Amino acid sequence: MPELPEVETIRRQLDKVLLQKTISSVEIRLNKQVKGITVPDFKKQLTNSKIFETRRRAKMLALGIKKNKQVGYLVFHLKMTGQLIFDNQHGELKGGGHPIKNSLEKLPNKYSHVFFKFKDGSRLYFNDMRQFGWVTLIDKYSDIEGLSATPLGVEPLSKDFKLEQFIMCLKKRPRIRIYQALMDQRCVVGVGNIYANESLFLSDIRPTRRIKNINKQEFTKLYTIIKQILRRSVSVRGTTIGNYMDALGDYGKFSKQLKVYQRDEEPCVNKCGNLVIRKKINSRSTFYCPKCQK
DNA sequence: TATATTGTTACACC
DNA sequence: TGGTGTAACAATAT
Repeated sequence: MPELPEVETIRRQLDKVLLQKTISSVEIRLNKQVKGITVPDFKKQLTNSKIFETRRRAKMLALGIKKNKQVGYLVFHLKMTGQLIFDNQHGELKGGGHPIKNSLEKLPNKYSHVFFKFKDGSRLYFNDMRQFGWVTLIDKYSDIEGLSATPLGVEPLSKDFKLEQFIMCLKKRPRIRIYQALMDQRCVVGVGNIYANESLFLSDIRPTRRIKNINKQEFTKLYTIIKQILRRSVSVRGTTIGNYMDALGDYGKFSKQLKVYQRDEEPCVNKCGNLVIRKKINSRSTFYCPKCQK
């Protein structure tokens, strides 16, 4: 499931290969993955446009395109199982996302619902097994905010992520659980199930704790750890869950550093003698050590 | 066959 | 009424 570190990793990889490329054609095999614009308009506006930058906002990835001085942004959300794979047609693949067994053996494959062909023969595939992801086209970058139903909070790796503001934002909803607050993108973006669970473990806070029962010291620890864990994960190209596939070693190594995520029934890594518990909050799986996390 | 998964929405409840 | 929680939905691999 791509969260901030995974999307940022893909962005960095694509940035190295997509800049200055011109789209020669777009193939859509499943119309519904293109949202907010008709398929003919989508194709028409993209054909002969040139990519000039890559950006990330929360878990969305944007490619800046230009055609006759007209600017636009091609925006992707990979949701659970989306992939963005660059194929230079010389056996080199870049990008990635959720691993699908054997999905790189042949491209396009049955999950390649949208893909872009460039003038130089290379291609960018948007694959999505579950088809929950989407791609759209917006006129100006600021419109990216409107693509999310809930107002998007601060980027945790930017200078705008400030402790006081973070606490104030959380305290607006004192009765909800901290896990839910981290997940819903209002106070901080980019944190999903993996990093919510991991950062709460490292902060010694149970996912089930209500905001109103968390003190300043704990908020401070959590704030520091969120930044730390996301940075660390980006530096090792994120987390891969499930089948390891290493086309070119492009998959995340953070998986090896996971301390509670998907470790239910295993002993707590702090050697406290307890087993990690799995519990659902708002129908999402959380994992925690009942002894270490208060 | 049941389950897992995310973001969103619909709706029940106090 | 608003804040909160729960369930359903999209689709498909395991």
